[in-house]
Amino acid sequence: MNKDLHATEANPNISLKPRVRLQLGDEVALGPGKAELLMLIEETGSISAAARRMGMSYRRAWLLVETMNRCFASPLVETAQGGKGGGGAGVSELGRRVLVLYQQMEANLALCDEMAELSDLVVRNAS
Amino acid sequence: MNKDLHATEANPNISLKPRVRLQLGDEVALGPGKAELLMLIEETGSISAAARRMGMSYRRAWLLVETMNRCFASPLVETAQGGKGGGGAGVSELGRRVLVLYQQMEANLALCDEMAELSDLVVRNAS
DNA sequence: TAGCGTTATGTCTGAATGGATATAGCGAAA
DNA sequence: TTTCGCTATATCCATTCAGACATAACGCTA
Repeated sequence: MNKDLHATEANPNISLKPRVRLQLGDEVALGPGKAELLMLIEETGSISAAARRMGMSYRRAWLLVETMNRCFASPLVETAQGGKGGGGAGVSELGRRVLVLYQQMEANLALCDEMAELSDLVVRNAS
Repeated sequence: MNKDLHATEANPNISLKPRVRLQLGDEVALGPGKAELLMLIEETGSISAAARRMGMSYRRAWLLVETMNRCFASPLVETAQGGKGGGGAGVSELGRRVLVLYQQMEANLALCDEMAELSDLVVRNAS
């Protein structure tokens, strides 16, 4: 029924992946989902289009944006309502910088020595 | 009522902290909670004692252990039921190694250049 | 053999979460 | 001035998740 297999079935096609979340107090300032949303907002110029791409409700996307904006010194996403196309959204200078830093952290983590060793210690996989 | 303040209140005492989760397929093989539990199991020699220390139900702790064990090549936690003190649990050689690797990743991440810059970009804090 | 504390596991229920839906407000462009 | 699509936000509901509770099994010890 569900074609996504998981670790319990000893699927040889899955590998160990590190995920980073930036925690600020009791909320997540940035994580994998918010980062992807940020990328798609930059790409599409709209929160709702980005949400559609991710198969996510507009409400949820908007809440994620709201959290991100609240956590940083100034908004990562700038929005406009009304006007051409009904309005839209874009990623601020700060937003682009934050996204780059996050992606660098993710990339570095994925390539670090510890991950290499951990990948060998995990349930048998093909790699 | 709740003495834990959060980011929305611009509390100057909170700082940005990176959290790492190791994702294997659709489950989390290891994260901050499981790592702490692992430490406490090693320290106390029992799942239930570790759970009590973390203010967590035994059931939940046991489920976390079960997931960890299932994700790795061999169990990180070895258990015995019955016997002196009713039984107990300990961390395997593999478990100790995995824990060390995880803690190194966490430490490296917390000290990396990107985190330093991101901490400056976050909502105004005292540090 | 009875007792003890732990592991192991199922069931139930309240809370948190996310989705669906509805609606208001906005401002450029036609 | 009407239209359009998007932002902004509230309400309701289904699903998921975690905690509470219950209970069985186990094997050393007294």
